[in-house]
Amino acid sequence: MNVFAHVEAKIQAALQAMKAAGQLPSDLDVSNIEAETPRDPAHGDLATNAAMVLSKAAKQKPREIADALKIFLEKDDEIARVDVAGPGFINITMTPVFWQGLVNLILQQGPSYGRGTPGQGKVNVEYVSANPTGPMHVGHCRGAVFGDALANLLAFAGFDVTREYYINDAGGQVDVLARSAHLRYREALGETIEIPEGFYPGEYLKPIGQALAKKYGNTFIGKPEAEWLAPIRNEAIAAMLAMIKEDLTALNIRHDIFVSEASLTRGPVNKVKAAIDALRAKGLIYEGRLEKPLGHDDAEWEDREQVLFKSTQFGDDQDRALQKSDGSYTYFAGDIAYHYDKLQRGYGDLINVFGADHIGYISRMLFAVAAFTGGTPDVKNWRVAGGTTDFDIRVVQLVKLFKNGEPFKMSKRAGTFVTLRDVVDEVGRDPVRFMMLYRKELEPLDFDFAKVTEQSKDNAVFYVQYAHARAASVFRNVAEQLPGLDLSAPVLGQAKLSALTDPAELELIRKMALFPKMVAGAASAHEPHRLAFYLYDLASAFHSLWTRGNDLPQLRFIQPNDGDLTVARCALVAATRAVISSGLGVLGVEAPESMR
RNA sequence: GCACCCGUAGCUCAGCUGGAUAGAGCGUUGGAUUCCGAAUCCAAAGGUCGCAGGUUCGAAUCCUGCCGGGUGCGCCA
Repeated sequence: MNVFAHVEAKIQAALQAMKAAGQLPSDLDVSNIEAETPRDPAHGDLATNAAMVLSKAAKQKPREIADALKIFLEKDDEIARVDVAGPGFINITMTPVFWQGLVNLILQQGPSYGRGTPGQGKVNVEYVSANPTGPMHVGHCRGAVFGDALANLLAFAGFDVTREYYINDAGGQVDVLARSAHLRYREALGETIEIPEGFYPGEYLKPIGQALAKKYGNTFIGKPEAEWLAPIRNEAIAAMLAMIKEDLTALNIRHDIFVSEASLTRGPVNKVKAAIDALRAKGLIYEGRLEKPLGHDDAEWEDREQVLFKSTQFGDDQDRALQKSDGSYTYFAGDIAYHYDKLQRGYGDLINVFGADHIGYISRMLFAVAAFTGGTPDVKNWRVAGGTTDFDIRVVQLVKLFKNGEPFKMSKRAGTFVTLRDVVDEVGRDPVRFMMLYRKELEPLDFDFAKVTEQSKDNAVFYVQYAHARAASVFRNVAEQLPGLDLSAPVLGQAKLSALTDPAELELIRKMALFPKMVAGAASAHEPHRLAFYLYDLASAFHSLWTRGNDLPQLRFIQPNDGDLTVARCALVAATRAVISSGLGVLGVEAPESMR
């Protein structure tokens, strides 16, 4: 149950009663009222803005509506008190019985608590999409974790999620990869090789070279490039992709679908051509010349007639080229076709996770998608809405590496960059995942190797995991101190929850009540970081309650002389544990039984 | 030059899609352990939400214009 939706329903019922009584116009639109937590807990458990929102349309003063609404709400058994405050806020205090009952509900629902009802729609999340030219480096890490957590979150919220990876295997980069692999192949066959400028120098290509040597012998030695480029490219891309998948596995990330850029122009239909034709039918394609771009080398600019996408029609500063001078398609043309293909697969939402280096590319992508869906591109929020499919581009900012507060330089020369694998091996999967999410994705992130493994509250991952481990330890201690006490699920389900009366206990329950609303909000905003912050907050409420037991022994969870009270408190601990565990699960972070 | 992002406590950042007296961690100061994990907790000090207008019952949040910092600009991918 979502407490907020539950109370909103009560408010709606009260408003209907007011309409029936003639206190409000019968045709008044009451759909956009909301229940939320007041900033100051002293104001009550929930507050609604109903009176202020309706005031104008109802042509009544907010406080008059509030006072009338109060009378109806007070009749509800679950509501203890209703106060009208300020400009017309209605503060609602629920009965202790209501909050205590929530513990039971969380225990009943277990891992399902907070989960959205299925059938919210089909969503496609495209993330990572790193070029298959080498292992993943640390820069890819954040987008990978973000995309994966977002996909988890949407699935938890009730969407049918497809996780997708777009393989950029068509451009010049993969040719460079093939040539680099060819050098390593010659090296494996005994030649001494210097890797020239402009090739991929990384050591990771050596095993590829050896595998090629083993498979092809000297078939490709001394032959023109045209003979070996394609086969070696295919082998190298497959090997790179396998390597990337392994890297992703180290972060517990998997994709449902891999779509190859090169495949778009192969096969029975040329999908790029089809997409361009579809745009042409809409009058958005023409042959023309482009202005020379500002801020670029004049010498390389070649003025010529070319195939252009009329993105200026949507507000772009220039139209965009779709074909290169050699006749092949631009990256943008391929991407248009790829999105055209995704749109035809019938998703309600399309989400792309981009790195910060692609910010300049966003608007034209929005325009292309808008051209197909008929929606309105929103260049400020990077969305297209109102068409057949909604489209949202999320951008993850750069990660700056630190070690004990000192910037950690990575050298791109000689291919010795910091790989994703290095980072995961050094600090572990959980800290990487949690810390990448413990920041709004559009905010640059400082990642300190030393700090994320520190065992203190300075380190958010540890703090949250510790709360879960502490909760688990309560149950171990009960087994020791009260060996006969049964804490099985049916017993916890029958717990006398009326014993949970301490303000800190009720505060913890209220925090847990927030979980379903938080999940729904984070999912619809496509912002998994909210969940990370929520879990920190929940952990804090639990640690706080725990320490109160240090000061006041009667508040400890385990009461050796009172089995009923112990069972009730353990029910609360079990509920906390369940919420933390399922929240961490969505983030893809483990919920440990103990911290070692 | 143009576009986009960011600007909230000394530092690092939240702020739930417009709500009440703007929050957290670190740091500073003071306090709590014979006791379920003190690996933690409690409290205090600390703010013209970059600046100036506008929209309305109500703005850190939306609009406009400035200021400061960052990133991007291609027939690359």
